[in-house]
Amino acid sequence: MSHDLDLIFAALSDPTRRAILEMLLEDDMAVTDVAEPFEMSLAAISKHLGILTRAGLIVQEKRGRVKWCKLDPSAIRASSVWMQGFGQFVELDLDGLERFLAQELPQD
Amino acid sequence: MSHDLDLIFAALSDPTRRAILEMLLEDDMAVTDVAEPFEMSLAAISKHLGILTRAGLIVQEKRGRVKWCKLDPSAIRASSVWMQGFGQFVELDLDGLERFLAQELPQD
DNA sequence: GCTTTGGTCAACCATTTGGTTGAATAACGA
DNA sequence: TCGTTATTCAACCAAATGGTTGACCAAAGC
Repeated sequence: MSHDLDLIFAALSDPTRRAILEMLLEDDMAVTDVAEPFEMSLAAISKHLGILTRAGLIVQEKRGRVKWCKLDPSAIRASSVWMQGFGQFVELDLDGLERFLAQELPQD
Repeated sequence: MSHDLDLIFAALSDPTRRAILEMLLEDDMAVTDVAEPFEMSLAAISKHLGILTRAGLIVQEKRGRVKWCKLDPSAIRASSVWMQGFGQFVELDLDGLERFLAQELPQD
């Protein structure tokens, strides 16, 4: 129970940070590359990444002078689990979830 | 796509508001009753309920002088759908979800 | 009618948030 | 070694957040 829902949901409440997470869904990225599409300073993006890291949504690993960012499943899962507490609501979307998975994930 | 993830996740990031949602999971409640377990003014709770309402997480309906609060599934579902975009992570919990549903929901 | 009950509104306050800039640090490439 | 690239740090700022109090309004109850 080490995941702090306060931090996780607060991190997810910012559109820039959600966009970053979606970018990282495609591939791990360096901080500079994460910042590129945004019209905002590198320092601001660095702060956002710090918030995502503290929330446990991503991990950052420094190799050389480049700091790589990648998604960390566990926090997303923690918040997902909390939402499942609202089973009577989430269950209604199980079919949609299955459809989504079947459609989006290559069946390798 | 009328649901604003900014508002939803910001609303969920506060522990008082999450606690309120969990209370409402059991039953619809009047504002005063929602406030009762918290050590905080009624006005503060009223604000929290306003935030939850604006986020679409609850609906409030006034009957007489009593304002009833109840969960609104749609916003929870909207955020849940966003999380499903992280399918490669959420899928890992499908088994857990099924277990949860099987265990928590009476099979009527 | 009054008084109580249920709830919001307005003004205020301290803290946090999301951004800026400029300087600092660290590692590469020539 | 020197300049460049990658990233953070520190100080600052405006705006938003989460709480308070006291006044206010509307619906019951006596």
